[in-house]
Amino acid sequence: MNTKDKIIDVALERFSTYGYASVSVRDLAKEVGIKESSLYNHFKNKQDIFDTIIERCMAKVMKHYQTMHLDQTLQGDFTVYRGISEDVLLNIAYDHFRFYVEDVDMKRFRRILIIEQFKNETIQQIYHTQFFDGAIQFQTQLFKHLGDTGHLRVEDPERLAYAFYTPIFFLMHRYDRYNDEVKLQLSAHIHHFIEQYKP
Amino acid sequence: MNTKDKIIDVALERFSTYGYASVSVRDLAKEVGIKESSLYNHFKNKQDIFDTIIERCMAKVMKHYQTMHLDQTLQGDFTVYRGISEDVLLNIAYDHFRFYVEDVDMKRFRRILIIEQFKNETIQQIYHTQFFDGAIQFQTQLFKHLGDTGHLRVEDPERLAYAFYTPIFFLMHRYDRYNDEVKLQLSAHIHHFIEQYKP
DNA sequence: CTTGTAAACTAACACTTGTTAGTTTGGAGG
DNA sequence: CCTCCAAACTAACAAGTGTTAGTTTACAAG
Repeated sequence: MNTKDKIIDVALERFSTYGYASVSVRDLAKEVGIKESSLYNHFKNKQDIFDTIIERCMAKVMKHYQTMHLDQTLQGDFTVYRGISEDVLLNIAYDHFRFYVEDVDMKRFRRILIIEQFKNETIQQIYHTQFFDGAIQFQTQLFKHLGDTGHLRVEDPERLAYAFYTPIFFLMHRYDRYNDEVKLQLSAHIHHFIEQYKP
Repeated sequence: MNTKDKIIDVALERFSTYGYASVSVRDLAKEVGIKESSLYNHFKNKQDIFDTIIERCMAKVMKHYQTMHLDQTLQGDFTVYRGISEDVLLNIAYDHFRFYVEDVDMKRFRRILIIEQFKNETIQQIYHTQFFDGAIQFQTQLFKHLGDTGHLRVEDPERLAYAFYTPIFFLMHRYDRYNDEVKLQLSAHIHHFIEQYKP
């Protein structure tokens, strides 16, 4: 790992616990093992470090959605979910969880969004698009599709989006690590969900 | 409002946007209209201001729960909810919402918990007790009771707690203000919930 | 071997931070 | 009117902040 990447790594870790403003460039430099002035060979200023973190993390998020066969606008290609079953929904939830909770960079990125959302309008917008409006919009489309194809009993797709997604959102905030307790709760949630809404 | 209360008020507002560390005692003093050294006539140090905020807000929370006929340990006296109906559940949700989202102090208190949770173990515990473990525990008890009395079809009370509470939790984070959109979403959620679980 | 350059370094700057010591003020109670 | 005292003030401190200028180092390309 080169110095620039190391700086990003250390900054991501620090910012995600103490917040951008509370971490000094000297803290970062010390942790990396260089003098603070050397940081400025790699970044224009402190803000540039932060911006680069956000940029890289967003790129990682987009890549993840592509891997899950969803394009950036969260408009899904739902043919992937043909033959939906409890296992398939469970895997969707597991994937989401592992990515945002288990992956150490994404966990830290999420924390930064949470900490900085109130003082930084750009961050607030990213956070809301990722975990509120965008997520619900996507899930609504998904359940509309699953209703049309007869896989689930769907009267109001947005209500199903809430019923399916909000417990996952809750668990994501409740648990820091993807452990057995989470697995159990996720499984229980999805089993219950399927029981409620199967045709 | 005396000077001490004014300091608390200003600090609550600032801390809830920028975080404890990013707000200087000079900022606070300037906003109150005194010199920074005068703050130390009212508080031992900066940390003392923060601690007093937490203490007062927690007192307000406890008082609220008492008003809602729930004691501090979140063990409910559920006889209040005799004759449960959609309106009653809706009112529970409205009350919760109005208190934590509409009340300006509580909204700010919540934000402080969110911002400071990762660097402050005490805050983390308060946050989790208030909005995760404690809340689910309480709701589970509630639905167990509503199942026993035949008001709802309850197989697994904890699942109902999740189904009822997590959308409320989600909406609380999604919306800053208690507006018509929230009212609509809350009503829709609870109507759907009742339809799903009525006997 | 020489040269060029990226990336480390030292040193310093102007400014902000939390906090303390000592002083002045203004109003209440005797 | 005098005394007392809470609560304001001025002034200063030591430490920490982001950033810049100028210098040295190490190594690859010619």
